[in-house]
Amino acid sequence: MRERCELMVPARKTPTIQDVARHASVSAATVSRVLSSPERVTETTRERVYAAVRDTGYTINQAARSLRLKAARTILMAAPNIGNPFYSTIVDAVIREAAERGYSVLVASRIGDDPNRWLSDYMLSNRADGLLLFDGSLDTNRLHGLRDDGVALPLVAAYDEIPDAKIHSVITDNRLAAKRAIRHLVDLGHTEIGHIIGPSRNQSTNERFIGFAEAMQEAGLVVREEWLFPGTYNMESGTAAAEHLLASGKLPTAVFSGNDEMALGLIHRLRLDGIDCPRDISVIGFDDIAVARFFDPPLTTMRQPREDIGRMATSSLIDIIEGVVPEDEPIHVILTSDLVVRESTRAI
Amino acid sequence: MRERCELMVPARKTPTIQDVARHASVSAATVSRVLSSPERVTETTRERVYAAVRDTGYTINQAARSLRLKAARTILMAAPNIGNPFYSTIVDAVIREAAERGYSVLVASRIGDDPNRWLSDYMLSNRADGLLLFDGSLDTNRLHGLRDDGVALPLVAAYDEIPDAKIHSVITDNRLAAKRAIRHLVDLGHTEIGHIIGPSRNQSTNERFIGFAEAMQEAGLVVREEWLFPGTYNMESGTAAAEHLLASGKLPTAVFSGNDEMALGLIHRLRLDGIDCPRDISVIGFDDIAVARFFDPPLTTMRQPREDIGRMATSSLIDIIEGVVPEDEPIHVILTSDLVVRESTRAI
DNA sequence: GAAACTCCTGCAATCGATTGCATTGACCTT
DNA sequence: AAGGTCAATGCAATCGATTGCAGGAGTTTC
Repeated sequence: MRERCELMVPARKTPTIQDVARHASVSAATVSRVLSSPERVTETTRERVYAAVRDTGYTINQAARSLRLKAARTILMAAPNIGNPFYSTIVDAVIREAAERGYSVLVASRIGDDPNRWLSDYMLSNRADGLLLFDGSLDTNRLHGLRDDGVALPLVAAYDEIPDAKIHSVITDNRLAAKRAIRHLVDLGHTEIGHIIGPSRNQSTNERFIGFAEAMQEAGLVVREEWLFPGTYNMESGTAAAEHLLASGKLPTAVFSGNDEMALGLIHRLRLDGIDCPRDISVIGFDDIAVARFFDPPLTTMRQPREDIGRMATSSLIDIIEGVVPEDEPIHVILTSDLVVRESTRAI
Repeated sequence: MRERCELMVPARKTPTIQDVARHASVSAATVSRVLSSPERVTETTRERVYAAVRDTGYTINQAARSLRLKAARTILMAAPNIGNPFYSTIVDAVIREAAERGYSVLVASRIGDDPNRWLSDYMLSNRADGLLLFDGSLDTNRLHGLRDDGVALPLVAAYDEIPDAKIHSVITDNRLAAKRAIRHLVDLGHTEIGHIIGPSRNQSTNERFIGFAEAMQEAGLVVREEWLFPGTYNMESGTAAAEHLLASGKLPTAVFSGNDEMALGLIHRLRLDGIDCPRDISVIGFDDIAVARFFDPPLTTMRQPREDIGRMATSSLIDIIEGVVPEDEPIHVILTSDLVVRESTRAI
């Protein structure tokens, strides 16, 4: 069987639907029908075609299929920095959910670097049927540009909000979660609270900051300028904040960090100077990354349902692509974060 | 300008090369030439075409292009579990390198679950021009199947070796690195050394184990069965190993962990029972993940050049795809790991 | 026994970009 | 001025899969 096949196709090239048709002595149309709606074809023909597919080792040519159907069955996931481990779980969830619905996933990173060309020119050339955007820093105008120039490209903003009610979004309750975090500290008796702020172009960062400020006000506490530190969501930002704190002399009794990485960096650096968490200072993080519960001390944090974000954003996007959901009635999912109390926070 | 355009194309659909041609009063062939080799076209025509492209908002249809050129300018990155943060840096490097050379990146995960269909049927249907495989657990036969059935698909095995000299690979010196790690412990005076082993289907795991065993023998030390623990490269495996150790009563003075995550889990769990690292036990990891140097204690580990792996594997794959490198002369890159001494290991 | 019906299959057009070959016309040479 | 050269452009086929339409075989109905 194998040998015969090889003799008949001496010049090796990937077999096409025509080759299968010839093999099974039917037309290409019939092969196509067997593959997409088997019930429309007689059983005997069907079996013959299946056998021919096996013999030739046929696999469909997606380019041709996409061209004909005007659909690539592919989504594009775009994030500012895929290198951040925070996205690991999300990427995994997105891929799994997409695969379940028959979609492939293209991944793009660092949109920010060259914001002019990235998305519109290179990526959106019928390679992807929809866009999953984890970057709130893109301005609304550009996105509207995307939607107006050609056909509107299905778009879901995930994790990081885009301040435009017309864009579908799947996010978490950043502001509320931040308030919850501060209230936890206040409940423990803390009154002197600092905050490490994430990159300011992210909407989520700003929401967390607003939540922090609101909760402080509600508790009748003052936000002290010298206890606010800018960061970029990595551990080095945490150590930098620690060094500023140490240099300034006067320490707060608690710090709310915009994410877990910065919290870990902070705790680590302070300990080098003998400031122990939680003995001398309480620290609460945000996200609940995998290592948080294994750290010393195990980190108190606001858990983000990352897997749910990835899964829901993907399924929403595919719903929109497939027209299950009306494009003009924006989906707005807001997932809740949970307070996970561990040992990095303690009553004063 | 904009208005005229809208009036002329009332039924909004993505413009094709034909539309651009009509706009510029040239043929589609000329537009194509302007876009791919501008120097072959008169300046005046060229400008007219560029203007038409701008006016219509034309973007190339990649499906049509792929079909015609039999090249998707896309590579597929496949890993057993993209969810592992270990891949973050790698994914980032792969995407960046690919983008630099004009390629997009499709990402697939969990090949292991359904090893029969995943790769060959769904993915390799002319969607990707090459495969970047981070999974040594696939059996050689299947991969050869991929190469024999149709046209050989360019393939590079990365990080995790595939035991087949004919397959291109970009890996690290796992065995040597493991020996280096053990020698570090031996140099510190340790003689009672345990090992947490990664998932056994990974070739890298086995190499590390062999390195461990060889180094032990060379140092005249015995490998004790009860100090070998199976793991799956996550922190829970580390805590499980710790619990086994605690239950057994007799502790080794040092442990070599197959990766950093398991090392962190081990250290964390042992400390709960009052066994302190490095006071009571030394632990060395493998990889040097981002959190390693911020942990308490900062983790001694064998640093893997993850970014280099991603970058080199990608550039090699694209070289092969583009025929820069002969397919039949396998590339075998072996990158070296470095010992990073921190504080989790100490002289006995 | 013929009309009406169903079911299966093939024909051929179509999706949009690329490229070998043919054509045009400008310019140069003698 | 006629013939030759060469660069610029257009024509039309091509890549492979899908699908509306139509034809043909077989079945039902009156």
